[in-house]
Amino acid sequence: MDTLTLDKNIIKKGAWTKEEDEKLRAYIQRYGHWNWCLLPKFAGLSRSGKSCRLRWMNYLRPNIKHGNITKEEDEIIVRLHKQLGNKWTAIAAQLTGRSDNEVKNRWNSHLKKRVQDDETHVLENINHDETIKPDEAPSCSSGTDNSSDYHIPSDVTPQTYDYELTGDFWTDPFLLDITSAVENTTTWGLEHNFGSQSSWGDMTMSEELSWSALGSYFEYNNY
DNA sequence: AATAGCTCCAACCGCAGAGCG
DNA sequence: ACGCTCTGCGGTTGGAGCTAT
Repeated sequence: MDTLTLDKNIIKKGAWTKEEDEKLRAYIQRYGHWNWCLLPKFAGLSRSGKSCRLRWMNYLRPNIKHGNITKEEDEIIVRLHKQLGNKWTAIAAQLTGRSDNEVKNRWNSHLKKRVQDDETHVLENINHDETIKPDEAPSCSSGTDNSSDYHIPSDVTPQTYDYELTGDFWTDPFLLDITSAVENTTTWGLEHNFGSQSSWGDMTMSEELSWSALGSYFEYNNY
């Protein structure tokens, strides 16, 4: 017996199961993430909204990549970290399909030590070579902001986590699906005494979903 | 083969900011 | 102006898997 059947109010923690992933993916692809706090309830998940959001952003999001971080990506992370500091979201936005969490983990587990070693190495070289000239010094040895030297490779396309309207099904799930949700809701409303609050207590999950989607639709279109 | 130590990553936690009534 | 809710961000942690002894 799982925690869900024991107590629907228990917030489950720890690793996500395949079933949970499928529920979350299916729900968001159909209705979008209109409210992370309420989403787990409607999606049938015993998770916090925060946990759902994190799982979606870091793992289930369309086009998200896992592992196999390339040298080029490492270089971008190192350069941007030098410029921006621990702004993982901003750094991740420059890496197609990488989450801020993955970038952060990459830095903490690989790049941080590498950069520290490199800088130590450079400082040692400087100390051991008194004849070095300023214009020959490696640029990475400087502790100053080298933002003017910073270049993002031309083949790296900037992106954000916001679901701007691109016309693409995977990035615009909510608005594309909302039309059918509204149609369903309208039909359902006519059949169920539209506007009667007293009938809401008997709402089924799909009915609740339709109303939630409808509310988001109206809000989005400034009704 | 056993196990201690280490690495890496998924997930959690706390906080800050935005938005709203 | 204030308090509340929700979202997003960055720091931290737990544990699975790997490596060395």
